[in-house]
Amino acid sequence: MSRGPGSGLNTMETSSILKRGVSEIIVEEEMERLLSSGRPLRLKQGFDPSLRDIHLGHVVGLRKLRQFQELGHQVILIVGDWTAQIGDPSGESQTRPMLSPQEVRENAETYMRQFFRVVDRERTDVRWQSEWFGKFDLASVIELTSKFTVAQMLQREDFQKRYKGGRAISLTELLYPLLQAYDSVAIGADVEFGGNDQKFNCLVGRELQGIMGQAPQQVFLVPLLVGTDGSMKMSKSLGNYIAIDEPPNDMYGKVMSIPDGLIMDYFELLTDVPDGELEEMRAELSSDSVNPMVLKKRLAHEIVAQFHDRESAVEAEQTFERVVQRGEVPEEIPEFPLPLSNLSGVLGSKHTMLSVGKTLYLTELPLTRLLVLLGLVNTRAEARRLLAQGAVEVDGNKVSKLNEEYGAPIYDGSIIKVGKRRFVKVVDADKRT
RNA sequence: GGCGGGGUGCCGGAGUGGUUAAUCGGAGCAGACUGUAAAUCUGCCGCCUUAAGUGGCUACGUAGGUUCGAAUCCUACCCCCGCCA
Repeated sequence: MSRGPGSGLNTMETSSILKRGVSEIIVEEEMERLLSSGRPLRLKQGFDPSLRDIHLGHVVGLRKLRQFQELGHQVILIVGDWTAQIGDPSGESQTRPMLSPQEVRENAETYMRQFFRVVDRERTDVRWQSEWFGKFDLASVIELTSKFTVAQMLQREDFQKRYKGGRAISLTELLYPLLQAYDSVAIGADVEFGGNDQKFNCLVGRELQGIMGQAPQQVFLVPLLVGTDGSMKMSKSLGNYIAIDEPPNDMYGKVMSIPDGLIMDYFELLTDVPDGELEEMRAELSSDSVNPMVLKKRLAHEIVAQFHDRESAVEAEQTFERVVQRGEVPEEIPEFPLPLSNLSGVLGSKHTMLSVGKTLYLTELPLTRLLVLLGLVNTRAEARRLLAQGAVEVDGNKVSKLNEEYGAPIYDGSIIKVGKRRFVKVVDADKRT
């Protein structure tokens, strides 16, 4: 099925790849010339094994790589085992802890496992920086650094900001762009891919290649995806990310939680829904002729299907409708075995427990303990708060006050719900054994 | 080497002797509302304990000290940052 470069290269297709979800191409004309040359291009993509999880923000670029692969081009994935020790200073800088070779290896493996869920392994070369930096000596470092000036490095926006703002820039951070640039030389990259924030580093690579007598690489930048909070770029440290490893239900739900204003961006950057349809959706949204929720559900569906499969997407959708929209209980609830006959032993015997018929009536004290025990809350203080807020239900009945205390009958098979999406089914451990 | 600034709860960031578990913003959680886990509104938001806003513990870089009482004053130490050399 795969086509070689040049063979039936569809210009429409190519132009769509070069347009949709692209932030900037440097230099565009050269890029087009390269593409039409028919030669398989060497596409560089690097990552630091200081991170493990790939989230949708990364996927934007990875999908591009995939598209190029389908045109017959080759991806060179660079494992930044040296740059990981420096830490990319993009954004706010943090000195990162040095990783042991063991950790680096583990992180890299985890990362690649996820990476190849999007990118075609067959058309990817994995190269480790240590292949070339392992041999670097001081003389090489000096030679490399001699090619650039501090003023050049300070052109980079975040360096400049920090410099002017009187905040620290470590020497090693200054080295980061140089190392990344050297990677391009080492592998003879034709094109480097990255998020918008990688522009500076990629350009340094372009420059260094020129200095070293190579053809300067093209730089292909994709937009930064805004995270679920709707304002900041998606990133792990901000906690506004959707990881591609997440279970279908979580993934679906997280997509549903993005602000409506992000729907079209996500469609454009993360799905294959054709441009024509996107236009229709935009029109519908702007004329208010569609409930954004409907489109968002489709988006969530598409995304779950992409990282799991259609079936999971359908299930996740049903779960969402059931649990969130209708406030019902999910089909599958984790069970927690409890010795009902000896509950007071488990929860602390000094507390009273009423017996109503054949069921046990738990009053507030043991109830908070129980919620902690079941892992539904972290502390009893939290449990107490949630009870007061009316967030706890047992078998569909809100736990309400009973004689100045919160209480609820609990028996084998009872379903305890906290908030909207925390559920546990209590089963009688005595019966099971 | 010299001078100066700073270390506060998940994050940002107030607070310079008591009414401060510690303003405020963000994040998070809950409730209401809603065609969405969007938006909006309200509330909660250290831990344990109690019938209870009851009692207690832990907390403002670390270790001591002054004081009836300290995140706030003193001493030493650790760490971070800038400027000048």
